[in-house]
Amino acid sequence: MTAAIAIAMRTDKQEVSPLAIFANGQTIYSDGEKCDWAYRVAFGAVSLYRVLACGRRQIVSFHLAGEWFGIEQGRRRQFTAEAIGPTGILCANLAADQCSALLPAVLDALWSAREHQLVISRQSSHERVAAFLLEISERTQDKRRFDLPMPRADIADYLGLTIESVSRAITRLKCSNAIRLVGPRGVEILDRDRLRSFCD
Amino acid sequence: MTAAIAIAMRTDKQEVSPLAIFANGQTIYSDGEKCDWAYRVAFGAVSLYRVLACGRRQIVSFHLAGEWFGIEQGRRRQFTAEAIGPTGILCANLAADQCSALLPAVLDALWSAREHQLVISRQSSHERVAAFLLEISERTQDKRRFDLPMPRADIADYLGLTIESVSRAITRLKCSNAIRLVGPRGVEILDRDRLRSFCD
DNA sequence: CGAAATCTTGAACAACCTCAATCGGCGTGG
DNA sequence: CCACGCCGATTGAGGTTGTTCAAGATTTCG
Repeated sequence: MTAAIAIAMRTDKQEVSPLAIFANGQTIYSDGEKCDWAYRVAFGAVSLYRVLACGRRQIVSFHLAGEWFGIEQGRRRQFTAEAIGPTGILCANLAADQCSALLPAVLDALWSAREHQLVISRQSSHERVAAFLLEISERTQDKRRFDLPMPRADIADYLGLTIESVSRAITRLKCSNAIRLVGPRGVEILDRDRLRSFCD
Repeated sequence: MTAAIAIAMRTDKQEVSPLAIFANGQTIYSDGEKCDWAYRVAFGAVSLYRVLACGRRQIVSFHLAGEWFGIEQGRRRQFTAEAIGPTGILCANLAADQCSALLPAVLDALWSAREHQLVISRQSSHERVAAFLLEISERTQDKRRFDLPMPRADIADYLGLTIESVSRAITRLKCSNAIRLVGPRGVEILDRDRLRSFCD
């Protein structure tokens, strides 16, 4: 957490502090820090990741507008949280008595984590990318036409692939007319069923 | 859930019912069922899995003695839970007011799920198997010498590998003198540091 | 407009999977 | 008691998929 933001948050003792704004690539919290706060994305996106001993980075989850992250009561941070593009974050104090509000968010996170396990352990590169596009689609406003908040490198580190494999898979989905690209970030789903059929 | 067990559980309206015993391979609950209960392993082991459209089975977690599973309040079961070997299960009613007790268990599950994500997305077969042995070791009584409750097929479906790859990795760990096998199920960790060094 | 970053594409290689045979323990029955 | 069959685990050979390394294309931004 950068100093400026930490001060901004500490000035507000309410349950939910005002918006804290992070620039692209800025760290919200780091692996190993104490867990004092839970967070919610107001706008933009956040990635949770760890850099492994071998130097590779694994992103375990993305969090889009409206979604909670960083609920890890009574522990040290398991991962680093980083803003993807300009991102607004709402902060909530991690008091024990709020568990009734936090439990659903944690159950959601567990649900997502396990669905993601299915994707990254057994699926081919095309299946992973197709599943990823559908996943993002379901979590954004316009489910047909949306912009990926993150670069290919982040998608690759999330899906356990290389940038090249992600690119090739996207190209193939494009050539099959399941999707259309609007620049590198814009995605339009032309045939959701066909896209789904790529998910095995 | 088999009829016999369901009756045994329904007769007890307490928070924790007496032990229900399951045979090897018996289903505790199935994908899609209502979530009325949370469970705790008394003895034996449990796997949570789903069979994908392509016919492959993915195990998302193992649960050993003392561990909670099946906390999925207000949803349908995301996975099927199955006993590995003779297994005793304690059942708890999933009342909303117990969230203070359940939250830590869910946070644990989320923690484990994400650590597992790191293993299955980026690691080689040897790294996965080494990490798996260390993980099981940390969760059993005798951390140096223990028996794997599950067959190779389950390990493979958990690590996103084939039986053959698991077998080859184990053979390699054995030949490097990091571990010793006592029959196919028994494992003795001879050199924990070396085993850890395989985890990259 | 130009430079840097991001994305795409290509070719050779390595890792894992598939298919297949073999080994080993264990229970049954001759 | 031993032979047989079964099931799980191991080992081997060849094919597929994704990675690596490298070059080129596109986008972004000062």
